[in-house]
Amino acid sequence: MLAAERREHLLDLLGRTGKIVAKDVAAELGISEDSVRRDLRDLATEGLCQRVYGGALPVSPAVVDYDARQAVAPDGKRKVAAVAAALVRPGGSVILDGGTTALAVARALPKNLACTVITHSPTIATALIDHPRADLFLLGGRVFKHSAVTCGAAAVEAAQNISADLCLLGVTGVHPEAGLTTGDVEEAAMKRALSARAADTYVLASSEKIGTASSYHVLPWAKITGLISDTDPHAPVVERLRALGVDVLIAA
Amino acid sequence: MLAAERREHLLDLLGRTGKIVAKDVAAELGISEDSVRRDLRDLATEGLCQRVYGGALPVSPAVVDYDARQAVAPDGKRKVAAVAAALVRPGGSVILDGGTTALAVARALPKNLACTVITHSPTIATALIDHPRADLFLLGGRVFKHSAVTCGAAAVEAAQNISADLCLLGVTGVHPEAGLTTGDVEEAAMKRALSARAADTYVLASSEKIGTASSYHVLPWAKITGLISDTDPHAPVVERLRALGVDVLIAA
DNA sequence: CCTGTTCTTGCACGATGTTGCATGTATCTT
DNA sequence: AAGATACATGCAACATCGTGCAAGAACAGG
Repeated sequence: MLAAERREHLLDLLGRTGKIVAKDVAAELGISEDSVRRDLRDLATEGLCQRVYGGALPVSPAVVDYDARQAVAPDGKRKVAAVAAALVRPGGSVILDGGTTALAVARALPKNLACTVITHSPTIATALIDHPRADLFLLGGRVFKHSAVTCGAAAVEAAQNISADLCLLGVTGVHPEAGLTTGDVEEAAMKRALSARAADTYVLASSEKIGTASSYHVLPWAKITGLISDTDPHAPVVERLRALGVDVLIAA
Repeated sequence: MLAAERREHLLDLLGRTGKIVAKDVAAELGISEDSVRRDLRDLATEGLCQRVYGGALPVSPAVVDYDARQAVAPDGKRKVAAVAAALVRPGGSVILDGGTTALAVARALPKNLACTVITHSPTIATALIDHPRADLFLLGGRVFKHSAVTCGAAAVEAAQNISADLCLLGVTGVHPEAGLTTGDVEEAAMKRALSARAADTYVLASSEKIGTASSYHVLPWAKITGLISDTDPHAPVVERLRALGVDVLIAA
């Protein structure tokens, strides 16, 4: 049995049964426990499993939970969020994407602002419950766990029935050639659907997103009204976007 | 069973049932009470539980900064929720209403249960994000602030496209003559729409709801499969409901 | 084809972690 | 106050871990 094959098997087993007992796997595959232990150690180093006495467990969901609940947004995100929140006019309507930056925007909205917020993120909806004058509309659909938003056919369909002045979109990558990108194909489609329902679309991109690209393309620059970021106002990427006619707002 | 796995189990149990009895867990898992005690001592040292004579309790809500766990449900609601959660079969589908009791049900669902949960409550959706095997479907619509659920025409329409084995409905009043009642007319309509999409409908009613009535009628007894409550099993109201053919489950 | 190098694997062994039991003590119940 | 229950501690038996080491496989270069 190939070493890579063995690791594959371990990850598969971990995914299916939720745990690995070194002794059992060694017996099952007819190899020494030492090899299994070595594999598990490597896997753990790569963050693919959590090593425990006697075997291994899946990466602790608590780690995932942690960033989702990270109460305080990093400084960059907060600055970006403040600028974005200021774009929401009293009486206006805004489509809010999911993600931590968008959540920061929701938190940055003045508590007594009378506006309409449309979102596909239950997290953001929950965060806005205590904004008494905000009209909240939630787009339903299948909930995608890893980003905590609704996606898929039902959600896209629901989006067809609404429209708004402004759409605030989070992405994971902003790259002059690759454009706006995100890590999931369904999410990318959902973002397109949201953006299409708003008069203006602004992209939220804290500095660490600038110049990077993920797997799935979201929108061409032509469909974007502006970009909000806390990156250097004279960065080459920024100048490039300005040349393309994108309204770049720098959060200081 | 791995030691780390055991600790996971303890934390899960603590989250779902609100308490741990060392003796019971030891018997259940087939290990010595000493091991359970040692685990609890360690968890307590890490601030993950509060050690008490005979077992452990969740850390006081003030210490926990996770917003989701902030409100520990009162005992009655938790008992009702535990019985309700047990009605959800692996592989089955359930429509979960909004409200604090339904939220308690969501928390009482075993973390690794593979099932489909349909809800119109963003709060409940958020609470179930970290149940890796639960398929989550969120019904969209206008969000009603005071109960934090989606209601109205769009939500009712969305409900028409789904169906499930079971519907767990929260109400604010259970009265032998007035029937099931709630405090908002839109919510009442939404509850009817939800109930109509499930094969069986059970009503969640912790004891303080029994015998009371609110302004808006939800459903006649005939449409209800059963009632789950922690009230006295021989209370006149209960006997009356049984006579009407309602399956009354008493949570002890 | 041969040789030296590198990598992998299984084994040995001392170190460390875990478990259940026994014992004496603390705490609860009646 | 007395009996019952739960607790912490020490201990012995056992399991698991990490490391060093040697044998063998894979491979590159001559």
